[in-house]
Amino acid sequence: MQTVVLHNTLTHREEPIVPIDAAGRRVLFYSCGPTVYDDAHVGNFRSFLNADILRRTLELVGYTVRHVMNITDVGHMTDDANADGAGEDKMAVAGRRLLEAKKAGTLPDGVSLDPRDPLAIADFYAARFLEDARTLGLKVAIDLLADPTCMPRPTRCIPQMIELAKRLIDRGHAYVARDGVVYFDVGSFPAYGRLSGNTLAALREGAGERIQAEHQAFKRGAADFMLWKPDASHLLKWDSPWGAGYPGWHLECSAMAAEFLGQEIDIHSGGEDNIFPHHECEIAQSCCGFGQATFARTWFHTRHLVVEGQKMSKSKGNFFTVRDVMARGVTPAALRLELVRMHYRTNANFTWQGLKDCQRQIDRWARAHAALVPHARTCPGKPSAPAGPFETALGEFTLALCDDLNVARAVAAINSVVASSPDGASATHCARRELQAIQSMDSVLGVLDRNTSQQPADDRLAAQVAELIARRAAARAAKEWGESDRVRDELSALGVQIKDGPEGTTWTRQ
RNA sequence: GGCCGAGUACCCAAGUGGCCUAAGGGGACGGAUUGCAAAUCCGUUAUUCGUGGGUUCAAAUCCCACCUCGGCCUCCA
Repeated sequence: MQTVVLHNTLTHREEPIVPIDAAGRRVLFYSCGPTVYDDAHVGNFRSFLNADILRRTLELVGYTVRHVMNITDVGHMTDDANADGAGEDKMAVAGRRLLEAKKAGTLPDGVSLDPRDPLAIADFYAARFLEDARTLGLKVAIDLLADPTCMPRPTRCIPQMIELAKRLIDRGHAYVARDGVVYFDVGSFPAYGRLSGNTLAALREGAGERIQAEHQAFKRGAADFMLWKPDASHLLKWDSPWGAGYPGWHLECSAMAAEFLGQEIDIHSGGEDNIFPHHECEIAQSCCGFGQATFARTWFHTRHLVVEGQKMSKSKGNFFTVRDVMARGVTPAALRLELVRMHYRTNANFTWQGLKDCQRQIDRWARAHAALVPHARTCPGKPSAPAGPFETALGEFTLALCDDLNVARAVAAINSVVASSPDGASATHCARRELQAIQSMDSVLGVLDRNTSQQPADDRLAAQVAELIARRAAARAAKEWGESDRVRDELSALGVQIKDGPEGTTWTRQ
């Protein structure tokens, strides 16, 4: 099996993936997924899709990947930055937003939900997330249809979280403070800070930022973080040995990774903002709770996306959801490629021009693929034929991905042969193997099957365009070029672009 | 203040000591095609890799200094 080399945030080095699995075939992979209090935006999806590319690359070289991605439906406060659970539950905020939308009549048709029910809100956005995820080819979301365990939700794993918190108390790594809150005792875990570089000393020196005096009163250490907060007034609450309340926001991933993958896993992914504090705290919880030196062997982090050169964030409001982009007629394939084509450890720039670039490349691959299909059917096989251009490209493609997911190089490998073998009809190689090769490459990129715009059909526009095209065809037949061009301008004014092909005129929305 | 990246043509971007007078894509330009376009196809488009030093027979690639930009450390992937 080809070795996949990946940059490990924990060691700051590129390292080969060596599975825990004794047979070396199965890879355990946990990804931090979305928090479903709103629609996911393109930046969220860059992180999820990079995890997907990694998973598909592992599968390309022959691994079986058990991939789990959580859908967080509880436990995040608007102000839980301070690690003490202050602020307001995001689900409550989402509920207010939905309530306003309901009053204003801007909720999508057919949606009926109680905006005061946090679980209903979470379900609402989770369903929309899964729709987007499947549109973009996130394999774990497709797996979910057959395997209900691969995208767990914290609200369904509260007992496991309580269990882990108990273990941490029993083992002397957590304590119940005078305010009744269960805290993790960071001082009890010397390796804290190894992932992020935020050692306890560094955190203390960083005075003023996240460590604020008013939150420190009951904690042993400044960096101690919450595991369970008793709060009977909270919107979502569960019984626990420490009173009715809710879990700390790091606890879910430790508990669910252990539940669905194991106490030690091969790869753990997330966006770079997860490195600290979230993943640092996960390591502390899992290692201390289960008594082992390692939680995830490899940490895989995707850097943030910027939009047209500007940092995007929810608070700034300059972000696009997947649905926003789709509404502009962009194909899922183009969006998928645009989000993964730049190396995951650089700050990628999302642009409309970039989407166009991607679309042209994908269209060319699709034409090459389509040209190969009939040949592969009729071709007798030629098993002894030398490797054709796509087979050769597949080698370079795989090599590039195995080298720390070098998607740009992998894409170049395809491009460099697409031009040189336009019809795939060469007599010297086997069209069937060529087809398999291009499909193998697409098994990672995942674009050929989703190269169709999701834009809702507009029947009125379609009828209008059909009529104009017919008028133009008549004018052209009569060689009335002035009239023909006028009609084309009219179509253009409608935002419609036409293409004259051998089978007649086709059109697309601009 | 701590941590981490990046600066390669008009734009995106690969390349980490010789195969580099620098891959691939987009754009632009020229050609084919077209009634003219669009789409498609073919061709052209960096002797040069942020700046200044150094190491070496040999550097975009290694070392030093400097400049610039970005990200994380708070919500957020």
